[in-house]
Amino acid sequence: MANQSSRLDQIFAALADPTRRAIVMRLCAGEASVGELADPFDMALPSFMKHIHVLQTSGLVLSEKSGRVRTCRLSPDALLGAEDWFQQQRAIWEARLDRFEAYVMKLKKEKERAGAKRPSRTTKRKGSE
Amino acid sequence: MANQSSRLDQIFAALADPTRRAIVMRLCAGEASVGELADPFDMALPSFMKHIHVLQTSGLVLSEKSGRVRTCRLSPDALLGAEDWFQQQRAIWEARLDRFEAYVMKLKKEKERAGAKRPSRTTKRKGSE
DNA sequence: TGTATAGTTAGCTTCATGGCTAACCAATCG
DNA sequence: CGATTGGTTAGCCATGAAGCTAACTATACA
Repeated sequence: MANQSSRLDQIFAALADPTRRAIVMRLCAGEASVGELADPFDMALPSFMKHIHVLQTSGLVLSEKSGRVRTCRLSPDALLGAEDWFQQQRAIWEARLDRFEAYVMKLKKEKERAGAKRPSRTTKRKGSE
Repeated sequence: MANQSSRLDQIFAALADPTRRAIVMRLCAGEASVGELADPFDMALPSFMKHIHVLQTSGLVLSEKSGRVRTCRLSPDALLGAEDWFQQQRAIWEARLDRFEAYVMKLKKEKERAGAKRPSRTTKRKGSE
């Protein structure tokens, strides 16, 4: 009951593993059984199953057992959710860039008005924008 | 020296932690010193520094020390790199959907031609499409 | 019915992660 | 100079992740 990890935590953690990313990529191309999924990996089945389980609890993958075969498929919603996060960050980032550009323009104008005064000895910049 | 983890591994692992996502979000709005970044978090500085370090080695964050202040800023390239991964997956996914739709259309036509024959006992689908 | 197949459970190791304290530079400031 | 501030290094601890083997369940096939 102490485990308070958000959906995004789980999704990114799931995708941080190359095996699991490969599974997701494979599932993007269509559903598959656990055995089919495990085949290309040089790994004991129980270890592989753990990856499947991580993907499931993250919500990225759904599965259903029929007979003795468990078929896995991708849940596109979860994937889109994570993609959204990036797009939100990018939106903020780009807004900042716009503001920064505006700031540079302002600087430029001020410079035009003031001309070059001191011999610029600042190779590094400390400015907080 | 045995640690062979790809850039994407590191980026997703970095983003799997809510503290680090918060740092990235904050940096999206502009660069900041370590102290400024650490301020909202109830965490000892060395612990916080570890997060900064993880973000740096993942390539998401760059920093530069001037005087006794270290200023951090976002590396948008890394963020875009991760976003790309999602878009690639989505492209594959959507291509599959298109193929699936085509497949359903084909099924429909076949059904039209054949009518309902056997009492369909296949609730499950096994097809590798 | 008996055997092979497909997953699953249990339990163990090892190493990485995330947190802490304490002590330590190195710039600033009074 | 001496104290403060901002960051860093070192080292400890608890937890969780990623792998394994061995043994088990349950379906499918002959």
